[in-house]
Amino acid sequence: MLEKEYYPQQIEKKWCETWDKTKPYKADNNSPKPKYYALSMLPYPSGKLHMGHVRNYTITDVIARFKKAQGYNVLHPMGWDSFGLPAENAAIQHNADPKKWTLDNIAYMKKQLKMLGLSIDWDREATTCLPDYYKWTQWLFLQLYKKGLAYKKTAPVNWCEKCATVLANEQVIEGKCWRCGSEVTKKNLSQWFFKITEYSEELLEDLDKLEGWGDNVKTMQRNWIGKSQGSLLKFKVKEIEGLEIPVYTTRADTAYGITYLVVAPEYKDIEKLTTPENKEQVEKYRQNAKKLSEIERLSNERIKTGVPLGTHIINPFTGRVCPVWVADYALVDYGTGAVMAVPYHDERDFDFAKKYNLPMVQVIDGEDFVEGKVYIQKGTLVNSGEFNGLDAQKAKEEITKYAIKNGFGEFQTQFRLRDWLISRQRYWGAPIPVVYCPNCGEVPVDEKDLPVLLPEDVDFSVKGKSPIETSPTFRYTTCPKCGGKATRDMDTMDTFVCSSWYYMRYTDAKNDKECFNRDIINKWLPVDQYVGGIEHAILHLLYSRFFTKALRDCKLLDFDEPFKNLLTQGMVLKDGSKMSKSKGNTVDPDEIYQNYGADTARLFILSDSPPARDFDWTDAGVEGCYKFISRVYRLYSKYQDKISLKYNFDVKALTKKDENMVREVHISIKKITNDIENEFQFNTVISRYRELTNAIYDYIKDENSINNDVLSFALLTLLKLISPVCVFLAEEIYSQLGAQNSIHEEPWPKYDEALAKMSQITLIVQVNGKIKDKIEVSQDSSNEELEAVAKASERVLEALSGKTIVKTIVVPNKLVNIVVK
RNA sequence: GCCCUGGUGGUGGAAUCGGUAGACACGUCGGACUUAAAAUCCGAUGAGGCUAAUAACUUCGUGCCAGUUCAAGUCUGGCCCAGGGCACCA
Repeated sequence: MLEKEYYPQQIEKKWCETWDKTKPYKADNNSPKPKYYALSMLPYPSGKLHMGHVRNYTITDVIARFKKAQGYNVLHPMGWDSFGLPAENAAIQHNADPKKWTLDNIAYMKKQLKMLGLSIDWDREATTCLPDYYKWTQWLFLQLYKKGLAYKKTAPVNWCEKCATVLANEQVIEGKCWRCGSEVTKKNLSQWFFKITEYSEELLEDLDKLEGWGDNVKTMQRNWIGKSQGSLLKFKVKEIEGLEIPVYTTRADTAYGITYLVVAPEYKDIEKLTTPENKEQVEKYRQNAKKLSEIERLSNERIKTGVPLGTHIINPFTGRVCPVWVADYALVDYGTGAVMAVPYHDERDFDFAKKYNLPMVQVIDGEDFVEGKVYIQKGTLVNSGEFNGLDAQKAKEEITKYAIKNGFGEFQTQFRLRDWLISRQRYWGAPIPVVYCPNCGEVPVDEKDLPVLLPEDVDFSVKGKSPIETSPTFRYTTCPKCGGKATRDMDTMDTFVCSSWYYMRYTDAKNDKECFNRDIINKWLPVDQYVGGIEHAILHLLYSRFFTKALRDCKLLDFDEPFKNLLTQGMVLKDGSKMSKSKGNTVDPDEIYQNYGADTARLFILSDSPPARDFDWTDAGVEGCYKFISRVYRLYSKYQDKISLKYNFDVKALTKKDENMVREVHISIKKITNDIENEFQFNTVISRYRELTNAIYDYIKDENSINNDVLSFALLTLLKLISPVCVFLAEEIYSQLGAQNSIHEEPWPKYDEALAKMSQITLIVQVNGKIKDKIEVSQDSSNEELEAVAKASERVLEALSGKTIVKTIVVPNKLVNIVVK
C-alpha cells in the first residue's frame, strides 16, 4: 500500500495520444439521444494560446463533459477565425506567406488545445481561411445579394490610415480603430454593405426572448440598435418655392418654440439653401468640417459652431420666420440630417443660441423652470396656442396629429443602427464574389465558379495599396453574363462575415455540396450554450444574430436566434490587471502544463471565481491546486487494493459512521449537480470536491473501521464528479483501478433525495432575534417539539427570566425565535 | 448625462425562500514527523471588550443613511464608490 507520487507529464501525454486515436468525442448527427450544442468562441490563430483561451475552453469543456455524462448527444467543436490583418502584417514585415504563417500557428495552437484535454470533435474543425470554408462564405454573400441584403453604395465611410482599410461602425471605438487604436477619418468610397437595418426591429424585439443572455449584453445591443420614437415635421423654405426641410424630433411638443433650423454640413440640399452672399463662408465651414476627424469632432463637444445659410423656413404652427444654419452638431446619417432648434428646451440648441444670439421662446412650464435657463424636465405647454395647458407627453401626440391632418408631419421611428460595411481593402480575407463589366455593370460571380480563390502571386512589399492589387492575374476575368472582358471586385470581406456563420458549418463541416444541410442544422441549432468574451457583445453577437435571421429568410434554416444561452466569461488578471505582453504579466500555458500539468491549470482557472467574474491568476493558487490533485491521487493509490468497481451495501445495515460517509457523498452529488446546472458555478463545485475529499480522509483515519464497499462507493463517486474538470487524473486513476472503459463514458451519478438529507439538524434558538443556543434535533420534528426543546434550553430560560413572551416563531428544520418584552 | 454590473475578513470568494454571516481555499501563526529541510499530517485565524492567559460571557461587523420585519448581506427608498457600455442620436 505504497502511496505513489503524481507525475502529470507522462500521464497526460499518454492519454492525449490514446484519445487522438480513439476519438471518443465524435458527435453523431443521427443519434436518437437529445442534442446539446456547447460552443466556444473560435480563436484567432495569433501564435500561442493565452490564459483567456484556457479559461474560455475549459468552461465549455466541463459543460460539454457534464452534459455528455447526463446522456446528451453533445456537439463540442472548434475552429479558427483565421483571416485578418495580423497575418498580413506579419507577411509585410517578414516577407512571409500569410497562409503559411496562419497554418503554422493553427498547428501549434491545436497541439496546445489537445494538451489541455478538451473533448472536442476535431473531425468538424472549420478553418475560415481555407477555400473549402470561404467558398461558402462567398456563396452566402451571393444569397444575401439575391435577397437584396447585400448592396453597394458610395457613402462617407470610416477609414483607418494605419490599417489602410475601411471599418464598420461597430469597429470604431471612441473615434479610434478597434484594432490599432489610430484615429479614424471619413472617406467617400463605393463599398459593399449588408442591410442589417432591415432587421433593426426584430433584432431589438427578439432580445426579450433571450432569457439565457445576461442583461449587460442585451442592454449593450439595445443601446447600439438605439430605437427612438418621434415625429417627422416638414418645414417650407420661404425663399424657394416647393422646397421643404423635413426634421426628425422626439419633442414635437416644443414645436411652438422653434426659432431656427440646423442642417448637417453634408446635408443634401445645402447648396440650394445657401444664398449667394453666404456662399463663401458656408463653403469654408463645410470644408473645415470635412477635415475634422471623428476624434476632433468629439473633442469639440459643447463648443458648437455654425454659420447661417441665408434662407429661412416658416414655422407652420406660429408663422414665425426662422433662419436655417449649418452646424456640425447635426449628423447627416441620423434622422433627416436636419434638426429643429428649440433653445429653451434642449441643451445643445441652448448653447448654440446663446453663442450666436438667436432668440428663445419658452413653451414648456414646470415647477423648476428658471427664466434664462435651459428647461428639459416635464411640464405643461405655454405660448403654444390651442395646445396651452396640455401635458408635454400628451402634446407630442396631439401636435403630431395636427401636423398629419395639415399635411406636414407624421409619426416616425428611428434607429441608431447603420448598415454593416463589409468591404475591406486588404489581402487576407475572402474575396467579394462580384465582377464589373463595361456592358452589364455589377454582376455576381456564378455559384458554380466559386470559390473565387485568393491570388498567391502578390507582392507584400508595395506600400500604399492592398497587396491584392499587385496580383497581375486576379483583376481580369470575364463577365458571367455576356462573356466579355470584366474586372473583379478587389476588396475582401470583413472577417466578421466569416465568423458570423462558423457555428453553422460545424454541424456539417465536411459537406462539399452545400454550406450546411438544412435538416442537420435544424437539428443542432440553436447553440445550447455559447461561451466567450464580453468584447464581442456588440460586434460578433449582433452580426451572428443578423446572419441567422437573414439566412432564415433565404430559406436555408428554420430558427430565429443562433445562441440560446450565452455565458460571457470574465478576464484573466495577474496582479490585479489584465494579462498583456506590454505589462509583462502574462503566464504561458505551456509552462504550466510542463510544471503542473493541464489538470492543475483546468482546476485552478475554474476554482476561485465564478465564470462571469474576472479571475486573478496567482502562483500560490496554482500551487494549491497542484497539491489538491496530488492529495487526491495519493488517496487512491493508498487504497487501491481496497477499492472494488463492483461495490455493494445495504444502507439500512450500515454503522453510523458508514451512514454519515454515504450521506456526505449524496449531499456532494446533489450540490455539485445543482451548482453546475445553476449558472455553472464551478468555484463552489470545486469547494465541494475539497469538502468531500476531506470527509473521506476523515473516514479513513481509523483504519480498523473502514467498510470497503462504502469506501469504494465514496471514492468512485468522487472520481466521477471530478472527472469533467481533472480529465487526465480521473482517467488515469480509473484505469489503474482496473476499469476497462473510460471514466468519461460513465453516466453522471444520481443522488438519493432522502439520503442527501441530514438525519439531525442544528436548531437555532433565538430570543429577540439574537442567537442564544444551538440544539441538535432530529430532522422533521414537529413545530411543537421544536418549541418545547427551545424553551427547555438553559440559556434560553436565563434570557427569558423576568420577561413576558410576546410570541414565538418556528421555522421548521431551522429555527425558533422567542420574542419577549 | 443615460444604461448595465458589482461593493462581504489580510486575499479570492461562500451563503435556494429574508432565518447560524464568513463555506472552501490562499496567506499567516502554532504543533507533529525529520539529524535537518522539503513534502505530508493536525490545530488556530473577522474586529473589539471582560477576566488571570483558559473556559464562559459579551459588543460591533456584509459601501453609507433611513425604512419594512420577530428576524435584513438578502426586501424598499435615498445616496457614495469602482468597473464596463453608449453618448452632439435631435
